[in-house]
Order: sequence, then structure tokens, then C-alpha cells
Amino acid sequence: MRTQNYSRKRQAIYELLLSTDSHPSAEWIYNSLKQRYPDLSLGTVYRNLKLLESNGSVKSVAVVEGCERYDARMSPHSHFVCRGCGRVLDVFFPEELDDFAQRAMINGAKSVESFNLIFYGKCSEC
Amino acid sequence: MRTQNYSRKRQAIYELLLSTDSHPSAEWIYNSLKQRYPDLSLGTVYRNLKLLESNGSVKSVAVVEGCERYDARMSPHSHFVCRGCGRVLDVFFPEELDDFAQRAMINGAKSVESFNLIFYGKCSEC
DNA sequence: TTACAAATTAATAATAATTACTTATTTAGT
DNA sequence: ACTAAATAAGTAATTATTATTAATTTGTAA
Repeated sequence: MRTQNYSRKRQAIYELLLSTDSHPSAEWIYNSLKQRYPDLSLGTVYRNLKLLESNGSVKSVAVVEGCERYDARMSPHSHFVCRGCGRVLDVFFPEELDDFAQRAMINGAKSVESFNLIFYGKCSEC
Repeated sequence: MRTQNYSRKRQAIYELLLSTDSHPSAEWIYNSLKQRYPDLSLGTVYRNLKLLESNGSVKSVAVVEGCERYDARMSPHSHFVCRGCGRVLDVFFPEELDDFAQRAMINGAKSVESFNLIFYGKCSEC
């Protein structure tokens, strides 16, 4: 039987995401890996991000200036998006919030699977 | 002096948004108003949504299947997005959450202006 | 009313992120 | 090495949104 995830480039995309806290876009990942994999194509980055996302290995955490931004840190946390430069920062909220969300009774909802909390403002360098 | 907002179509777009709780997309608004304004163009809807948004009259509350969804209800609340049908429902969270967000100290942030909380799951009809 | 300048619009073209497709290459098991 | 499945490169297609441009509408004031 074939093992999964045996692709060098997929592995590289995933490891790059694990190693950074910049919540990169597909384009950023592409540019970062192009040096090591000169024949990498942008389509491959998109395809693998989608695949890793459906895996549950990776999450899309925000859309900044029209670009999806990804994160490989899967522990529950939230994000801050700078309206000046588009930087995306991690925000670790108190557990109460997670509890609240788990218990959220939403009128018209059958099941609540997840939530996404995004703060907006200016970062310390803007 | 010219008064502002004297455009019939802009007014219609805004009032349609006020009158519905479906959090429509530009396309939906366009289709809804085309009957009353047969010469309405989609560009006009986009332009006026952007204008109303920069006015603070209207908010973009979520992106569902690649389409921006708008809301004219400006009181602080949040949303639930159905992963099945894309429906967007209002969620009225307890005030504590708003307080928490106002007080949020975010490492690397100079100022926090707003936040956006979106729940995901299945609605009662999916 | 008529004229006029600013605001708005329709219609169309342009952008740009993402996805689909088609053929070639790589991978893992035999 | 051989083979079939998975993956990728390269390219074309899609699609929401934005920009442009010329025409129309609007408010004001002569």
C-alpha cells in the first residue's frame, strides 16, 4: 500500500508553515521555496495547501488584501490583522472564550463546529 | 451646497440591506433590485457597497464561497456561517465578550480597533 | 426654466487570486 | 528495473472585484 504524504514539495510546504509564525500566503510560500525548488509551481502550492487544509494539518486563518493566509499551528488561538501592513499576529485568548464558543447556542444552527476570531487594528510598527 | 447620498440607487441598496437579515452578497442585491431598477449595473452595487462601508453605514461580515457578505445592522454582534448552504445568521454574544475584546492586550499590536467573530457549522436546514 | 458643474451611473475592460486541465515526472511497491 | 498511482509543471480558464470612460442625472442658481 502507498503511504501518504510522500511528496517532497508537500513536505516542504508544510514544514515551512510549521517553522514560521508569519501566517503566509500561497505566493509567499512559493517565493520562499522557489530557491530550494527552482521548478516549483504556484499551482502546486495552492493544491497542497488545499490538501493539507482538508487533512486538518493546516488552517486558513484570515484573508488579508484578498489573499488567504495560512497557519500550521493548530492549537486553539486567534489572530490580529494589522490594517496598515497586513501583518498577522497570533492571539492567545483565555480558555473561557473557547468554553463560551463550545457552548454557544445559536438560533438556527444545528451544530457549531468551529469559530474564528480576528482582531483588527494597527501593529506596533505601523 | 450639494446634499450627500442623493442617489436613488444608493438609497435602494442601503434600504434593502436594512430590510433583510440574510447578509446578502453584491450579486444578490443586484438581482433583487434589477426588477425595480432595470438599468442597474453590478458595478454600481459594488461601488456603493464600498462607499457605504467606508461611510460606516454597512459592514462586510464574512466571505462565503468567495463572496463578500454585507450587513447594515451595526450594533455589535457576530455571525454563524453554514458550511452546507452558506447561510449567514446573526449571533448575539454576551457583553462580556465585547468587554474582553476591548481589553484585549495583543503582543505586537499598537491599537485594536475592532474584531470579528464567526462561527461555522451546519444550520438547522442542512 | 435653463444652464452648468459635480456626482453618479452603465457598460465595458482590466485585475488578480484561485482552480482546472493536460501532459510529463516522480514515487513506492513488486 | 517495471508498473500503476500519485504528484507536479505549465498553461488556460474562472470569477469576484475594481478601474475606466463616456453618458446621464442631480442640485443649485442665474
